[in-house]
Amino acid sequence: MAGNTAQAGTTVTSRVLAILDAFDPNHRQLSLSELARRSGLSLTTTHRVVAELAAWGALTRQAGGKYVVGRWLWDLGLLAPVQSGLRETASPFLHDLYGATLATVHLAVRDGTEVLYVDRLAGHASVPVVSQVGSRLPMHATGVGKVLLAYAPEPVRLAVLSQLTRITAHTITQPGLLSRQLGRVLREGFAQTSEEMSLGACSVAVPIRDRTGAVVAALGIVVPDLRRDRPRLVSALQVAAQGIGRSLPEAASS
Amino acid sequence: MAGNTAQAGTTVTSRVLAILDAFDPNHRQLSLSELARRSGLSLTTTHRVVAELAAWGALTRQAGGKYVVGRWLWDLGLLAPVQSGLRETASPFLHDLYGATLATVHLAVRDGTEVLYVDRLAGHASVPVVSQVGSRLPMHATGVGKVLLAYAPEPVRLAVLSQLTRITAHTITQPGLLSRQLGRVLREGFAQTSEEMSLGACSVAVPIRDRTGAVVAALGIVVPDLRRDRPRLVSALQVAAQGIGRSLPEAASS
DNA sequence: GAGTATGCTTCCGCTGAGCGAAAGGGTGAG
DNA sequence: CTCACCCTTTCGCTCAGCGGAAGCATACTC
Repeated sequence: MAGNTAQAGTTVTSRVLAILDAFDPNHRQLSLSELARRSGLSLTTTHRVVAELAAWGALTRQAGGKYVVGRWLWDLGLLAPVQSGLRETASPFLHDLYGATLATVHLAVRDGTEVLYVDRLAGHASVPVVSQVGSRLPMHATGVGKVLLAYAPEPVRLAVLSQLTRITAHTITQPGLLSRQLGRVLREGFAQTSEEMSLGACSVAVPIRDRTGAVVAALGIVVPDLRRDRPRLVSALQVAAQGIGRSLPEAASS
Repeated sequence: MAGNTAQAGTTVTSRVLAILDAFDPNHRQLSLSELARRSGLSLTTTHRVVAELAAWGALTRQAGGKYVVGRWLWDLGLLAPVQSGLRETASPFLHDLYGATLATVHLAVRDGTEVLYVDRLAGHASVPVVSQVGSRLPMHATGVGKVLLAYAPEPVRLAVLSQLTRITAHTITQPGLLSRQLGRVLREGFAQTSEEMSLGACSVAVPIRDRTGAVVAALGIVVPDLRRDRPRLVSALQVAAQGIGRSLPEAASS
């Protein structure tokens, strides 16, 4: 999941973390022995630690005997300042935007060389998309990603440009082409994609700037088709982005 | 925060958890010595453990030297099945509801003798309210709380009725009166409050039932004034609640 | 400037929390 | 019945963890 220094390590703390690290979006519930295997610890050790975690509420044992991340950790996670200031501030604007367009609305930040989706709104009328809150996607195939990439520091941009993996037939994999697009993003103030991440989905996105003018996040919208009313969407996005930027608290801790 | 067995304990795991437990909504960032104090551990121990947690990304050290819950724990928390099925399913309906009313929309479940807010939508037009995602509020003073209380098991209801703390001048503190209201909730299928939690805010709420008919959550809406269009709101809520109930996955793990 | 307070980091020898092998128990398949 | 799998408990050895103490750094006072 994270940087996980892999090796079971010798400290108890690392064992505890290794056990928790065994959970990921594809493994939300694990049996004791699965936990032991995935964390690289002996069954005995796993058993002892897990029992204690469960007693504390960090893990919960389900009916079938499998363990899942418990409510205590859920609470704890919500305390993380992962853009909580940004999310709180942006929330009403996102809803306004959703109300006006009924499309899927995304709020994202850059996390290394990927896009981290901080919030997402989707109604019934919206195009189905892959992103979820907390998920990370490649930058070069998403609207918000292109915006964040265009404003990212040089090294990041180079790193991403050298790793343009294909996702759909429309994904841009030529560094030169993408680079030119990023230039246009900077000039025009918005980015767009057409079925580059998933077929049948296009997106537009704009940057969100704090009071110092620095780009701190991106605001995007996903629709089935762009040709019809891109200007309208871009305007709506820009208004919302301005509003969010203006309401942003002074110094947001990363 | 949680059941926290308080005593610093003798196992390393408990020390790790004690340190993490030092964080709560009112203490989102703590210095090393604050962590030591709040967890009841020696500064040395705290230092060692915290360093390791930070290395793993479970905690993050901010500019000022204070520690906050890190992104790793945020990710982990999102994996908790805390109504994640419910939340996912309900999300589009909540947005539909928000779009139709532009009021604050709440999705809540019962957590012991309190209401746990699982999701919340609020736009600009909405009344400011105290609730946040993840926050817990007393049951007797909120719309969703009254619904959940009305359908709660006998012991829970009795426990709550014996502890009716006053919050505003309009909070209901007489067990008999509340009890009669709960009866009406069962008969009429919705609950309401008038400035019982915060002045200037009224709410209506309805139960969400799974396919077996069991009440698994409550859906509520907060508005400045009820008199005008309560019937309309109740209808909208009921439609959404029905929809959510029908779309609910088979067996949601608590 | 010295003096004091507060917070963070490093060092080091003692010791008990943690370790895993092994054995025991429960369940379900063949 | 055996076999396979998973979970739980026991028990002696030992090394990870412990905290006192001392070393730094910053900041505020007199």
